[in-house]
Amino acid sequence: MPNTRFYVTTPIYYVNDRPHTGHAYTSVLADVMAGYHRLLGIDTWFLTGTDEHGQKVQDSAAERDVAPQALCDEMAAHFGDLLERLRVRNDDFVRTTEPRHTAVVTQVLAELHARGDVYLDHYEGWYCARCERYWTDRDVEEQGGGRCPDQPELHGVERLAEENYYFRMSKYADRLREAIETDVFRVHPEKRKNEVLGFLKKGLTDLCISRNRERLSWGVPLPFDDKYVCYVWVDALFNYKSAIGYLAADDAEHERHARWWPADVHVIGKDILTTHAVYWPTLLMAMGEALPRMVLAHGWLLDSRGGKLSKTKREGDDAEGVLPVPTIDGLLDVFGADGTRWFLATAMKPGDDTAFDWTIVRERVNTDLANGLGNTANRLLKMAAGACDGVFPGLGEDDDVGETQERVRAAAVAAVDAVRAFPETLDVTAVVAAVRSGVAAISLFLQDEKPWKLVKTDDGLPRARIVIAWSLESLRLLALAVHPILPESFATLRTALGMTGDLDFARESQFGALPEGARLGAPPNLFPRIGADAIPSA
RNA sequence: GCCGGCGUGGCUCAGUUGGUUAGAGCGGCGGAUUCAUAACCCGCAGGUCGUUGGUUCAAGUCCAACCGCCGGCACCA
Repeated sequence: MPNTRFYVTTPIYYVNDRPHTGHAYTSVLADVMAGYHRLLGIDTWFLTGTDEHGQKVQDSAAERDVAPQALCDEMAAHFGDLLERLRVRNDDFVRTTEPRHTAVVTQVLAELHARGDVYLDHYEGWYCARCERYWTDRDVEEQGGGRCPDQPELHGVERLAEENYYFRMSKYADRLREAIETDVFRVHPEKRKNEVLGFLKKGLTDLCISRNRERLSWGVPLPFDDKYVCYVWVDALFNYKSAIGYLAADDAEHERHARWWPADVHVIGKDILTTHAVYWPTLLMAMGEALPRMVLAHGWLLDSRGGKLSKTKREGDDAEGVLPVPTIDGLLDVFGADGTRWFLATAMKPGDDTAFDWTIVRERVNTDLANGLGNTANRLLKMAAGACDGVFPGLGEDDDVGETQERVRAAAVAAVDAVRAFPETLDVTAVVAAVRSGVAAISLFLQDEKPWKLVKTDDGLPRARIVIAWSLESLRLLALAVHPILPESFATLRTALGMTGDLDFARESQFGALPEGARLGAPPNLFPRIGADAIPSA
């Protein structure tokens, strides 16, 4: 079934923390997915935003003696800035403190309550206010008592006995298991799917969805009991629907929701798998809503020693002999938006963790972009300027097509074919691999034909022009294939390669689409080589 | 403890349903070349494919056990 539209989301980022490379990774991954769909002419909606309620936000605001909303405004702006600097093209940016969102959460809660899927129950146990959750007696005892099992050094727990509202999540366990097993609701990669199924096999409990307002006021009040606010995750998850007009009274909004829901892909980090693969779908079932088609749980970027980039450790920390971890600001400063995006987009196959440091990023950017794409563009356009007066000479007669020449064409076609397959595969790696082979094919072709020598004789000149033309055409398709990853460089390169007017993939992806006589641009230096001295520290 | 995954040349990894001399990229070394961003091109790395046993005419490629690492879950303290 061909996709007629594509709705992709990132998690909404929690404003308690400043944006770091992990956020950038998720955002770029989703952006690249959105970009490939747009390139193919598929209507695309890409949503991201910020998660602004909850205990940590309330506490941080209190510590800094500012209003929670002020803190949210400040932090949301940081995330917005990051997206801009990364050239991420999200279609919307939702904030959970916006009325359009809180109104939806309120309605959802009322509806769940009215349907009998929310009930009041008594609970007594150890509560960690910072983590906003209860722990079992055993968990707490394991820590020696009194401390939070998750962050014993930082958080204390308190004994609480209170009434709370619960969502009848257990009721939907069987349906959820079936949806996952049959891939009606895909959990990707397979490893994560198995984890969720294993989790479900042990039986689901109900989910506590209320927090006592005396402790936590920064949240959406329960419409049926204002002594409580909504558990932050239940609040947060509904952003995926509130932002596209869910439950809106307005007709146009209503239609917008019908158009985009269900989401095609929720891109998430593996740390929030349970919320997205269990809480979210069961909540949707309770509301009688369709499930998203896929949750894609990616891995983490790790520091050079294999440690996780954590919020408490702060990236960039070079203590204890760990190589400095590049900060997102640092990456952008040194490699620019495109270089940073290239690294992030090719850093790992979604699913696995990947260690990285400055050297790894530098090598990848230099090899693929400076030595590869950039150098090829530069040398070809320089040749074209000399041998063809800066005008595309046309592909010439087809009767003299040698092996390397045909390979150049085939490699470029393979790259745009990988792009066409993207909606099915969602495989950025495959596109990148095809582009790398394409660049290599051009290099071999040039080496084989040596147009710089042919050009020196009148007899050789026509052949040189054909070699240059085929290479340029190939490069043009390769550029098209990486457009969603390298938006800035693509624009420059496309113009330099002679294409004008609005981008039209169907036309431009044809080998030979560039008309003879098209005006070529000056040789660009798209990706300057990054020297070792350009990276911070030693 | 249970479930799942992984362990291939310095690094990162490919290796179809088991079958000729186990591959690629990066780094390193040597060569060629100069159209290009010290780039590109060519050649080199002799790795017992974690260990030990099996199945088979034939096993990184299947089975078992073990070792190590990683996820998830559980339990004890």
